[in-house]
Amino acid sequence: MSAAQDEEERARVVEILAPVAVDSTYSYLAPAAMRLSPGDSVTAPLGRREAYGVVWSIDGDSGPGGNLKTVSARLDRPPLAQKLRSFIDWLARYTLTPRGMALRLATRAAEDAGPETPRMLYRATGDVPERLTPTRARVLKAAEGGVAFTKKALAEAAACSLGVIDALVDEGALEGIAGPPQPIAPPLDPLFAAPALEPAQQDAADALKASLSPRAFKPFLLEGVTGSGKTEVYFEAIAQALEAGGQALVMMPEIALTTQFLERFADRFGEKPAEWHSGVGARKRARIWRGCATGDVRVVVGARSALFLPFSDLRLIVVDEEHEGAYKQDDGVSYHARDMAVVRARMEEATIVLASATPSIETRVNAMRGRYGYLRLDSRARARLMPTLEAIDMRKEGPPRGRWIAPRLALAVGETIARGEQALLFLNRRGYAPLTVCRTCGHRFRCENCDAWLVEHRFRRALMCHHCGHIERRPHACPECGAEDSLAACGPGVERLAEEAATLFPDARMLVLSSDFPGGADRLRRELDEIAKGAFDIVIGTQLVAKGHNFPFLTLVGVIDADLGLGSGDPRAAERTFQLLNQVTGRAGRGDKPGHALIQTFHPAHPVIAALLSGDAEKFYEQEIAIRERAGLPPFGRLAALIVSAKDAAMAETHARALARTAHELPPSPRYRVAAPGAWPEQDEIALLGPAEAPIALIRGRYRFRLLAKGPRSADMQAFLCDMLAAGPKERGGVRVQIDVDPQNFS
DNA sequence: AGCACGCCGACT
DNA sequence: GTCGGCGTGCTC
Repeated sequence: MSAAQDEEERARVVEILAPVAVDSTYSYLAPAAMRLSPGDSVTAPLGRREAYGVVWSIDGDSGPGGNLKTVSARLDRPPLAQKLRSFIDWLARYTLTPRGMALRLATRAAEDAGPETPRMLYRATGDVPERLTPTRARVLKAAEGGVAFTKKALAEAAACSLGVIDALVDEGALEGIAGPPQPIAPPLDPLFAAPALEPAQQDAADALKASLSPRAFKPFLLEGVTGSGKTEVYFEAIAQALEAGGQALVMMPEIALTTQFLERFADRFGEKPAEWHSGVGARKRARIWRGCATGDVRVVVGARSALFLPFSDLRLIVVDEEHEGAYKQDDGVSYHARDMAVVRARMEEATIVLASATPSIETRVNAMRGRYGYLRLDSRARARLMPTLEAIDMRKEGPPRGRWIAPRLALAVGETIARGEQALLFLNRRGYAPLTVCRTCGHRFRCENCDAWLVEHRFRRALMCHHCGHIERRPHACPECGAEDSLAACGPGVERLAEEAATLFPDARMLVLSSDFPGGADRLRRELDEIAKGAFDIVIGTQLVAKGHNFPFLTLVGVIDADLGLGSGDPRAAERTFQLLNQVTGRAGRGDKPGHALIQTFHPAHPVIAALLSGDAEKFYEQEIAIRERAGLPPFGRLAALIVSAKDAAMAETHARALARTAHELPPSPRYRVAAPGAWPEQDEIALLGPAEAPIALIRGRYRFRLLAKGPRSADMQAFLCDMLAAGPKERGGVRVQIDVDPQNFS
């Protein structure tokens, strides 16, 4: 046997990472002839099955030594680039996730992405089936002329189901032929319709374009009020990335909002970008995945998971609405997609743009401190006016008892609809009333699972828990004292508000929008279109109405309870309220019609409300940053978070309860105190937040750590916590701990 | 994540 | 007597 043959036949040891919940790679033998390189996809025996895996390195030295299994096959997939593999390793370390699970985020679409199967086209053979029904005749008529159609096109042309086509194929009247490969993504033209920008937009666009030419990691905050034209600005950056031959990724917090965006994109670049979210089918995802790796797909618009696509030359990432909480993933691998996008941009040496009208505090601090480039669009584009904001002091001019719309707001609504314009009444509370009490004995209806108040939904005649989804029937008599007709609804929800508005404006066309809107997403979309056409005079809604949609007839926004949410004990309460109210009031006024917002509040002097009213975001951020600085909250101090991962809500609840016991059973120590349940902790206190933050309990102190436990092992956890608080972070069987790592500090 | 093993409750 | 629930543990 020659040396060359020997070399060919010798097996090499390769380290393979499988997309399963394992942190380490496994060693396998691979024939040298297989010529595996890092990044290649393979199948290999794992346990009792054949598993997908990715070659992580060659000639590794870990593993049990000897007795290695052999790689079964090398798969026809573009290799995972080193940059993506490093990102996966980094993310796994940062999120304390097994690397296999992090890999899975990137390869789920690829696992079932076999070689491209050509799209089948069908044409008539000339044979006539034995039973020629009218439907069949229509199909054959549509298919005549020898041209081949897709199954779907034929079915549409003949107005029949796909089954009819199948039957005709079976009987030989139609034949299937392999069609030409479909282009994965139509080419985009960076010069298709370059718009004329306002000077401020042009400056921002120029800054982004300049950052894209020498390839380097550059983060930006693009801050601009609603309507200031942020999208047009980053479109120019995308155009630049395209011209440079690279790729761009645009991340969106919610897929529901992308329809309008895709159209705007097509208006600018001639074609739509590739779309990536859970609603896209497996086949299409597989093609986009491959297209990203080959470079055929140039721009992807997607949800969180798009961050893990195997781009071959990623030059630009845009995170739109960067402050949105939807970027946080809490089940499975938990990560903040905005932060991870910054890390990926760093690894890809790409430009990243975080865009928002109301940036998160941490992003704004990063921009103010010069870590991020800071691009601001201070006014609305094309002379659209900012809405005027006014407070209605509910202590002085509130409505009578049992009513929620103040006289001045009612007057304004009346005038608005009389002019043929739209009014929006905003109340961030679903249902009819947030609390039901018995007037006889004072009994309050609480959820049996989570102790929260049950919200009355009069439309459904039910009491619902908004935390866990528990539903019960609304009884006639008090379950405590048995009194009949003694139950009273306390406080307003959107349903109750609608009832009041209907008595005030009996002739107005009215629509109530909340996330439990009956009829599903399709009906919701249709109703939103109707609103945009002016089919309603008054819209009553929860935060659903705050986002994304254009309401051209809307000129008045009434905020029913601006204080709602400010007293929740959530450390982000002020920030979230400011962002939400800013967005909602920003809906008012389109084109030449000025907008007005009336804000009902009991605390017009509250810093958040005052900053909102003055339109001075600067002031708000200064205040909030100062508060955080004093309290040592992020991004200045460190937040220690104890996070229990759980399969479902019930398990999370069990864990949270075990944690609550544990925290309250901790021995007294000068190092810490236990905070009141549900309250935000003082320095060195341990806190367990309520179900709103479940399954997360928070511990504040010197360390940020996450506890990943498999079951509610209270004793273990207690021992662990004691150790932790006494001695600092460490590893302990099944439970891993890590000192805080700031993703921006990554090195 | 899969997939098996293993130990307790209600059925053919 | 088995079927089957999901808790626990392992995968080169």
